[in-house]
Amino acid sequence: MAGKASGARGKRPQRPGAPRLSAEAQSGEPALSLERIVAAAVELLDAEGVDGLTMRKLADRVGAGAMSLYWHVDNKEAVFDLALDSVLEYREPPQAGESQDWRGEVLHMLEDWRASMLRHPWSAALLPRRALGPNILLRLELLGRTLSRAGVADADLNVALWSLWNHVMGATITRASFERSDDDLAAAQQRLTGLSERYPTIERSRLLLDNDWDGTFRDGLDFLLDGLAPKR
Amino acid sequence: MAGKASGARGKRPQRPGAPRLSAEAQSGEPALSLERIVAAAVELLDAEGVDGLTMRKLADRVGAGAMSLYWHVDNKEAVFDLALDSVLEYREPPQAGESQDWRGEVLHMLEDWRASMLRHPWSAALLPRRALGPNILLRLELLGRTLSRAGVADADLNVALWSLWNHVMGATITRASFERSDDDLAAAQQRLTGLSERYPTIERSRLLLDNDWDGTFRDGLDFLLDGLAPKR
DNA sequence: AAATCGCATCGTACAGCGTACGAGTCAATC
DNA sequence: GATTGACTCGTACGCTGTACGATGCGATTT
Repeated sequence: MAGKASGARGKRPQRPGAPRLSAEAQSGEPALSLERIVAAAVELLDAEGVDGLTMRKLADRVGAGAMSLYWHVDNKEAVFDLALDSVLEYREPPQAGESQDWRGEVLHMLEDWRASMLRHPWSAALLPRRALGPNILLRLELLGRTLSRAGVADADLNVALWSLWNHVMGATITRASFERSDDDLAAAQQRLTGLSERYPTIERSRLLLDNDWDGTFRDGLDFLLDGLAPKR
Repeated sequence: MAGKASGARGKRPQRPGAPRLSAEAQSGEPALSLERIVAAAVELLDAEGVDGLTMRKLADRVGAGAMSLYWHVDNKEAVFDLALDSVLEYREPPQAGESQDWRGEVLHMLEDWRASMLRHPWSAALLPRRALGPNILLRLELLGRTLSRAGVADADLNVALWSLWNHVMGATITRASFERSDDDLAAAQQRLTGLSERYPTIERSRLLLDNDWDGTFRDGLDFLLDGLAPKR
């Protein structure tokens, strides 16, 4: 039990007074911190994907030794948790909670949610294996409040929340899995057209090829809200 | 270019005539084969999860050396692909395609889909990162045919297919992410109740605690189909 | 009978991984 | 001046995926 607590770590304390400049670059980098680690992790994930994130590369990116990360972070899993949640930060628009247009509000929230995840495609792949961080919970909370104001009641609220969440998750994952490299995409298309006689309906609908993902998402959301609306 | 093709591998040929018994256990194991490898991979994933699958452990389980697997399989990623698709095999019920009850058919298909994935929780975590295998495509195809017979037209068919798919994927992933070990679950609950004043709506709805997942899935599906029905 | 060939198996080796451990530096405190 | 606690990091260990080449074996050809 030398220098670390159980759940969180050393967690650099608020600066006692001096800005803490060590022997290293005293004008460049603002010293190692949890925030910088998480930001670098997001960059690295954006650049190289889930498998591209290693503790050594992450340390390089913040100009530190690999083991220095472990003062600020429990382990690699925690890095994933933090990066994922940081990408899902949500800024509630100022007029929220007053408008009568609950449907418009829900739409905006979910579009923003989806856009945030598509901006970082690895987030879709990561989410199924991670716990729900505070930013995800906040988004669910605000969505729940809006639906509640719209008159959706107890059991229906539960179903509505999960259904909308499912729509966003499913759509994001689907979309992200189609954003592979061009090589993979070309190979996949060739593989599909080869089997087109076995899957004629899929072929005819061009479901997998030149899909309008944004439109499909919005239209599906409309159907869902249409089904939800009578219940309120 | 010694002994392997590019896409698929050596792929043991159809037995020339003799049952191929080598020096090893001549009565026990039916010799190494792609089928046995995939079956063992599913077992291992069921038992130890995604991170628990290593090529050495997999080889142990089929009683072979680690490198022997690579004759039958390109690499570890291919093992994941094969295991995932094998778990999603679908047996079409015999009377399919004749009933008038398209809604019942859709419900049955999607319940089965979800059940198959929940039986192997790792499949939900794996799916976002893997390509769509033939069994997934078959399920989509059959779903598309049913909707088509129900009168869902071009653009609507596309939206309907993806929306239903999204519902299954989202619900499965959500559900699977709540099936952690009891330790994790207890910790999560404590963490949540601690923050309950920040997320009152979520708290009140008991969204995350004792949810009736099966019911929520079915009810959400009903809402979705309610929204879809007028369009046919 | 002998040589050849293709399929299939596996031992060894290597680079890279997450991270345990303990030594080191430096500012603040006593 | 001595001590403490926050923080950094070099080294090392066990484990990973898999490249490479050696080996064995049944069938085919000579």
